[in-house]
This record gives sequence, C-alpha cells and structure tokens, in this order.
Amino acid sequence: MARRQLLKAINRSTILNVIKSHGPIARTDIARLTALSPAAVTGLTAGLIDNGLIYEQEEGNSRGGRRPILLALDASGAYVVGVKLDEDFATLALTDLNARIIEREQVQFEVRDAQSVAARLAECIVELLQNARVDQSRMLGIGMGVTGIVDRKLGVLRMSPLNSWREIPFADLLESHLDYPVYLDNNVNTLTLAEQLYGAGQHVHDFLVVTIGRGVGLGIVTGGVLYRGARGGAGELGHIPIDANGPLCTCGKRGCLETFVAEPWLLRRAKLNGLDVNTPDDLVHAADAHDLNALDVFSKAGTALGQGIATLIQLFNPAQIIISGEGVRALEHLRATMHEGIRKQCFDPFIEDVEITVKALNDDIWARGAASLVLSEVFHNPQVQQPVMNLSGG
Amino acid sequence: MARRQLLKAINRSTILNVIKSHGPIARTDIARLTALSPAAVTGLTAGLIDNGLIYEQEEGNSRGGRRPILLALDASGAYVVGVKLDEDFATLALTDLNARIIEREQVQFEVRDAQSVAARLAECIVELLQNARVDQSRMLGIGMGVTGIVDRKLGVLRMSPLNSWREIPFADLLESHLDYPVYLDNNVNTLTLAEQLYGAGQHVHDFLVVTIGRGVGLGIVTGGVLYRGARGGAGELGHIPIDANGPLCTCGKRGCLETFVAEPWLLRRAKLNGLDVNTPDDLVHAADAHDLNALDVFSKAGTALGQGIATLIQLFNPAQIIISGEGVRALEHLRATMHEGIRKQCFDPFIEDVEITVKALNDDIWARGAASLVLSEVFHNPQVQQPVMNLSGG
DNA sequence: TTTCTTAATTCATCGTAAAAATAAAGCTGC
DNA sequence: GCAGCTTTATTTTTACGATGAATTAAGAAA
Repeated sequence: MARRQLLKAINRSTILNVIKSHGPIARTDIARLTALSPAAVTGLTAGLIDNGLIYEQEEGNSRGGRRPILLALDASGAYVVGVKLDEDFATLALTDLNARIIEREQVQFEVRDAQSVAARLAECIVELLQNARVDQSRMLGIGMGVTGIVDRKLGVLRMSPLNSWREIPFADLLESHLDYPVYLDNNVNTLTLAEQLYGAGQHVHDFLVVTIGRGVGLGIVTGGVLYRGARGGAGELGHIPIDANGPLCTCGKRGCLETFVAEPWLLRRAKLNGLDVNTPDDLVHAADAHDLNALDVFSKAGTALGQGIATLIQLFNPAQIIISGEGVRALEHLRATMHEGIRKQCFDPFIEDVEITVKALNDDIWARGAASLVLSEVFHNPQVQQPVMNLSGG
Repeated sequence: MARRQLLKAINRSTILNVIKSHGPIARTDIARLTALSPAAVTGLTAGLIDNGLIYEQEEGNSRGGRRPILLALDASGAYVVGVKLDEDFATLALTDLNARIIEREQVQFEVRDAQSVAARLAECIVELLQNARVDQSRMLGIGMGVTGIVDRKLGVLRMSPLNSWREIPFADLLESHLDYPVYLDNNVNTLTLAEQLYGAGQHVHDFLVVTIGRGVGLGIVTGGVLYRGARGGAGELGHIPIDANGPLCTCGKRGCLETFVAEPWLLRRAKLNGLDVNTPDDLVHAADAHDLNALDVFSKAGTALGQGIATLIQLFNPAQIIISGEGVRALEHLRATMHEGIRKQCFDPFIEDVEITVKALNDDIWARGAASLVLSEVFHNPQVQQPVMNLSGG
C-alpha cells in the first residue's frame, strides 16, 4: 500500500473498529474516541456507508441539542464462510459481518486424501451459498480451521493428526475450485480470533484461549495481536512436557500434557482404572454419579491441567484466560485440583491479574471461529510495513 | 500525538531504524527499502540531521553515476545512563546512541531502604555525568533494570527479591533527585531490548532471551515487540513448575525451575552431593576436573533447563533463543542433557525453526541493557493509539 | 568530449486531516 | 411560542506532507 493512502486506511479501520465495539454510536462520539476531527469522521464514515459496511441506523436521544444519527455495522455488508475441518467430516457456516451464522451444513467424507477432500468441500461451499441466496458480490472469502501446525501465510498445513497429513497446500487446493480467497489457520487460532473480535477478548490486549477436547490447544494474543510464532506453530500447549516418565504420546514424545487431559487419554486412563466407558460422555456420567475411579481420572487431569495453566500464567502474566473446547463439560470435575495447582504454582499477584472464564463449545462455534479468520481481515488495522531486511541488488 | 503528525513520525522512525540497521546507507537506498519517495527521504533525513541523530558520513562508491552520500547514526546524538541495580551495589554505564559504553561506575550501598538507595544512586549519576563531560542537553534519561516484577508504565517495582522490596515507586524516587526521565523495567527485559536493538535479535521478529544466574529469567519478543504481560510480569521462567514434589523455592512454591538451575540452588545441591564448594566458580572448576558429583548436579540442571526450554519452544515456536546470564560459564556441563531434553520433548519442525545461541554476560552488559531501555524510545515506531475503551460521560 | 547512469534536490501538485464557519435540530426558560 | 443556547453534522478554508516530474550534480562508459 502506498504511503499516501496509509493514514486514511488506518483511520478508516480505527473508525470501523470503534463502530463495531461501541456502535450504534454518533459521529461526534467517534471523533472523541478516536481523537479525529468531526470533519474527518464525516468523510470517512461516508466512505464506509458507500461500501455498505455501516449504515445510519436511527436517531439517538438528544443531549441538549441536535439529535445524533447513530451509525452501526451493517451486518449484511459482508459474508464469509467458515469451515471446521475434521478427519472424516467438516462443519460449514455462512456468517455475516457480525459472525452470526446464517446457514450451516455438515459434510461427511468418504475420501481421505487432501485433493479429494478439497474438491468435496468446494462442492459443499457452492451448495451452501446457493441455499443462502446472499449477495455473492459481498462474499469475502473462506476461512478454514484445522487441527495441527499451519503456515498461514502460505496456506499450508505443515503437520496434522488429521489423516497424518504433512505439508499439504490446502488453501491452494481449495482455491483452485472456487473464486474466493481461502484463508487457512490452526483451529485454535481461529477460535481465538473469534474471541478477540466478538467474545470475551474484545477489550483485552493480552489473553490466552485454552481448548480442551480431543487435544489441548492454546491461542495467544499479545498486545492485541494474535501471535503465531516463527512459522505458525505457536501454542502447542498439549505437547509441553509434564512428566518426563509419562506415557508415550501420539506425537512420539513422553508425558505431554495431552496424555493427562485430552479425551482419548482420559478414556484410556479410565479403562486402566477398571471402568467400562467408551465415550467421554460415559466418563462424565460416571463422575457425575460419584464413581471414585472416574473422579480419580479427572482429579489427576485437573492437576496436570493446573500445572499447564500455571506455566502459562507464570510465562505470560495474562489478563484473561478463556478455557473452552468440548472438554469443558467435564471441567466441573477437574476444577478443584486445577485451581489448587494454579494456586500452588503461581505468584499471588499474577493470580490477581488474571481472570479465568470457561466457555462451552460446539462445531458451530468452531466454524464461526473459522469465519472470523476472514472477518479479522476486515477489521485489521493496517500497520506500517517494516522495511525489507536485505538490500536488493541494483 | 495529533493525527497529522503521525505519518511523518512513523516515516521518520522507519528511516532512522533503517539507518541504524543498514547504515551507512545512501538516501536512494533508504527510499528503496522504505518504499518512500526520494523527495520524502531528503526531507525527513534533513530533519534527522538537524536533530543531530544522523550525519552525512562520507561518499560511497559510484555505481555508475553520481557517488552516493552515505548517512549514518551520529553516536553522539544522544546519551543515556543505564543502571543495573543489585541488592548491595549498582553498576552504572553512560552510553551513546549505539549503546556503546563511554563511562562506567560501580557503587556500593551501605543502606537498604529504597529511599536512601535512590538518593545514593542519584549522587552517582550526577558524578558520572560530570566525569564524562558530554553535552548534557543530549542526555535522554536514565534506564534501570531490576530483578523482579516491574510495572513499567508506573515505574513501580511490584515485587522483588532485592531486599524483599514490594510496591516501590522507584522511578519516582529517582526522578525526584534528577532532571531526567527515569525508566524502570525488569532487568531481563532491558537485556532483551539490547539484543533486539543491537544484538542477535536485530532482524528477528519472534525471539526469546533466557538468562541463567542467581535466577532464571525470560525476555519475550513477539511480532517485533517486547511482550510484558498484563501488568509487566511476563517471563517468570524461573518459577514455572517442573516438579510438584520438588524442594520449596524462595518464592514459596514447590519445584520451580530455579531450584534446579539457579546458582544458589546448584551450590545447595552440590553440598548435598558431599561437595565442598562455596561459589559457583568452585562448582564449575570441580566439574571441569571431571568431579562426578559436580557433573551430576549440572547434568540434572541441564535436564530441568531442557524441559523448561522445550516448554518455551512448544508454546512460542520461536525463531531464536538467546541463552545468556552469568550462568552460561557452566553451560558446557549442562549442554548435553539440555539438548537431549529439547530433542526429546519438542516437535522436530520446531527444532528446525529455532536457532539457539549462547552469549556470555557481565555487569557492564546488564547496565548497557538498562541503557537500551531509554534508547528503545528513540527508535520506537509510533503506532496508532487504539481508541479509548469507555465513553467519557458528556 | 559526448552520452548515459545514478544520486540528490527543487518545485508544483494532490491527498488528507485540522480548524473555522455554517447549517440543522432540539432543548430551556421566560 | 419564541429567543437564545447547546449539540450534532456538514461545508469551506487552510496547512501539512508525500508524490512525481523536472533539475542539478557528479561520475562512468564510449
């Protein structure tokens, strides 16, 4: 982006973000919040109205003078598709600018290779758009969340437990079937973006999202920006070492946090305790019924999780931790030992600084998170590009 | 900052940073690297020359036409004082814009209360400035690094092992004696800033600095910005849980990483092994002489450190880890078990992504780091302020 | 020499935001 | 019910700052 347009783009984005988080809001208040002049706000909001991203909603109440004209996000100003990809199925959601789901769909895969999965997925997306009958020109793109390590810039799935995929250029595969840009990221990152844009992280600059389910994941927001690490792999909380002599994890390492907390491992440990359970729900029910063996499994999981979260608190000193994922239905049984672990292993001031909230989750919300990956582009504040690092010859 | 001046300030900072990291450099090359027009570069560099931050160094070699005039940082364009504060003494350094030490001093304290220490320190700073005879109008301020948890914005030492201080407004205390602004931060953070500005982190956007000495510290740079956490406490690597049944740490928790790796604990463990050692150097010498008991202490320390670093790699997927601190003199004896721990507990791609470097350290370098705290203000790229979060009532 | 190339500056122009003036609309008080 | 005040929004004027083109500077190639 040329330098000339940069300032305007920044201001435009700032205003859009203010309207998103404070709207409906009058132009004067926008000027106050952004420290821009009223004249600038008039001009920039006019552009946003032209683009259909905001609209003049209604007149507010007078505060002693002319009644303000309240500006609000036009939810139908943009649409995106979010995809949560699992091993043998995917959940799709069409959402509006507020990440509200307009149309959903599930698809079962009979195939397992990336090429075929992408082709099948593309069919479903076309179908989804036809069913919804939204203005196609307002479609911004496809966001996709996947378990594993993703190089987001390249749109490549570097390493995933799904079908043991390695180095799959999934964004390109999908784009070859569709006319929309495809954004790919780790599914915990997409969920974290959703929390940042629309959830508990809206007004927090430093927070973490911990997901518990078939695995254990971590989304990191530092200074208001999602942190992805050198090559997109940041946040492998499930595979930090907890017990060097622990069982061999699916990742090939020993004693990862996941081997204490993730659902497949909870089941395995329950069976070792002599319990006859086949699903995570079975295990939760057993614990609900005060089965001591089940409670023991959860108690130990809580201890391990507490140690993991304590590690996070000591390293990040976060303002907020959001615990989410399918596994939170069992959290009641983990809570005591988890909090004990945190209390015992964190500095008191850090415990005061952090607010821990729990949030249930389902496939829809995952897909909505994936949609947020695209929506985050709309609200993204363009920053100055850092200078190129090497002199290009001649 | 008013919006009008923002773009210019950003461009000015961008150019200054390019000159710092690529200088001496011709204006045309600056224009190429920054994507600014040659005319803009001429104007902005003229301002920087006026301010004395850069100067026209010499003419470079012609590349077929007029010889370029190379611009370089004017090291004497700004001076700062860096202070490394210890329990009973402090190390002071006056540095130029390149963080090169011009004058140094050490001061021993006979007092222990913060008020008196600040007063004594102020005397020394005045003395240091008199000795050095630098242009006082070019003094930017005092940077101070302290062990402990620091709220940098407030300049308050929240919690420190030094004299068991709690909630000390040290920046204010020192400012009351001096005419320069005082910046206070955790000493590992100041060191990390030095690495970012002048060291191995210059061209890396995501890196970590691990320090080993009397404690174990961590500096975190994410997206090119030093991350400090919600209230300045981020990076307590020394107090992440390693062994829930471990010894009681000075912090009151059990089995912190420090109890395996920090120097006082190495000595304690050596004595338990029957060794007669009084200083860390004694212990290193014993290990140098292949004493099995000493080697055992270091071997176990390496294992614990490996686990700690593995945790970091899994969570941050960093491009670089710099290991530093007084303790690196013993690193040779830790290295094998440390690397084994990393290898065994990290994903292979992450190990490929990260470069681990080791860097020795002394009090001078700590003080230079503290100076970088002030210097980082000079090179800081002003960003758009995020809008205020709450509407102020009419 | 002449001509071409690269470097740096000058000058006119244009985009953008600020400041000031104006218009619109409602409240308050007599 | 109307004058005068307040608040909101827009229009006009002004100033700043970056761009692009033209110009000057200085060396290399032929």
